[in-house]
Amino acid sequence: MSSPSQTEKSPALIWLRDEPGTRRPSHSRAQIAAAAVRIADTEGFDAVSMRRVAQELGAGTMTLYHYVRNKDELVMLMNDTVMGEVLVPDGELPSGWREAITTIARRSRAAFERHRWTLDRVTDISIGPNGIKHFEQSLEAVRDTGLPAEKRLGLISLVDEYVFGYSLRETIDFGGEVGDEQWPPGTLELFERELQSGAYPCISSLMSDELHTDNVADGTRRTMQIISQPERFEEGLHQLLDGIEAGMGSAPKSN
Amino acid sequence: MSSPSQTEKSPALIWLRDEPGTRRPSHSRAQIAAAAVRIADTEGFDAVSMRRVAQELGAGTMTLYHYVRNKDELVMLMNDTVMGEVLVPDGELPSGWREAITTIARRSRAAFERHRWTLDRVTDISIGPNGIKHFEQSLEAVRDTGLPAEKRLGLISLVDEYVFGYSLRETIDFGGEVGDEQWPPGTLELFERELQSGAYPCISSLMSDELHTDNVADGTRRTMQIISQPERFEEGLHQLLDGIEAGMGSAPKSN
DNA sequence: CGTTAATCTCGTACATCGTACGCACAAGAC
DNA sequence: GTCTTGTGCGTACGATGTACGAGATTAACG
Repeated sequence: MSSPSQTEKSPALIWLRDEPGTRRPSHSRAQIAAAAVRIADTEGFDAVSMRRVAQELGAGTMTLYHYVRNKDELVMLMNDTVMGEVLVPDGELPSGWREAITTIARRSRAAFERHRWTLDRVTDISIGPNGIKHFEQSLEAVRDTGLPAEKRLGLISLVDEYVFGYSLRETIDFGGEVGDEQWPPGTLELFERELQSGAYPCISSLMSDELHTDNVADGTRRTMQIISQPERFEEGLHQLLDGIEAGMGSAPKSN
Repeated sequence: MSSPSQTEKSPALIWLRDEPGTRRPSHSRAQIAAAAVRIADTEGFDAVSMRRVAQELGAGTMTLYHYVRNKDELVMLMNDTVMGEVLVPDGELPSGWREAITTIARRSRAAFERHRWTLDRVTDISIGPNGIKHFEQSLEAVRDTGLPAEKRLGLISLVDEYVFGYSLRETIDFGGEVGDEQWPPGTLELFERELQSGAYPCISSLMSDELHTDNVADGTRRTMQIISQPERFEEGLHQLLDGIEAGMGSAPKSN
């Protein structure tokens, strides 16, 4: 009677199951997710263990498993919570497609910046309710482009990919006045040693001729600073959208 | 005499230390890295444990710690190995900057595709010898653009970010004929349920009006397929480079 | 050759993690 | 009251990263 993978009773995906509520549950999914997000924000993603989250909630460890099947589902809750912050509030989505897409891209980047841990476990991402709403908003943003469905989907995916990639690199940020704050200690020395071998003419010329420094460490730092300049996000997005727009005017290729 | 963080003896960064070799080491960093990469490729990144790698080498677990300080260093070796595959062989870098950058981008994407696990632990990325060579090649690619240093660095970073973002999304690929092979099981049902609420006019209209399907599952699958079309990589790269090129012709803004 | 000291190997042990199992309690239905 | 079952959680187990230190091997030197 009961198949090993029962498809009707108690679905595998958490969003398809009701959260506990018939009796009088002490916690809600939202509370649990919020607690986990709080820990990840302040102590890093690795600090998010079932024990730590339970402790944060003042509950026993195994209690969590009444709300969540396993840790992956907890992470799903966390990710969807962040996705909720990406959503543009009702009525605030600009009408022009460029402005609309830009607004969404900025919000995405801001959310990733607030919760850098999102990009830690990026491979096993799932789509939850807020993810679907995000998709809806993205489609809304490009509705009036006049492009066929495939082109519109390609457009929003392309921008998503850029924002993702940019945010990811930003996470590995060497920003500000750091030396090797984010990089593993010794990275500067590695550069120094390698460059002295003379095998890197372009890097060497960049540093000595253009950045005007004979100190490799300073040159490396300066290079990292340039790459990490936050205004590069807007510039890159602008260039990307320019390229997209240029391709829109031309007749759609017929194959 | 010995400061707690000794800077001269035994540097913290693995690339600054000689690998064992004075006596007669049974293994080399290259061998160890190759073994770990092999495991990650075939069994997934999570299967790469110190015990498993040691077993693959026919060595005791703790033997690895003679070649590597901790697992992070092992992962550094793995990542730099992949970076080695990204490097364009001598003399094969095209002369035009667009072609050169495109070549590098394609190789990067191909390497990420061969070793999807690279994107799993993307946050704690470090730069090794091959990473520096990659940087050199990127600079070489844009050498003759005539752009100032900052613009050139921005250019190669921008393309890197796109490739990274694209590859990342590709990892979460729903490609081919899958239903919910990559997505957590039940994702299709979630879409189905959510869309029936009528709260997603753009998604609904996309599926019924443009993809001509009243079956939500089919529409979702079709949408995923469109997004996952591999030729989107080249298209997106092309559009991005178009946007960059358009910005190059104009006089550099003076502020 | 034998002695020595550094290099290389690795077994044991421990803290920490995710979570299977199953009992205890208590809320609602009757 | 009694029964059912939703809810809470203690215990226990296997897996992981790695600290510690003891053994084995080799090169160098007398």
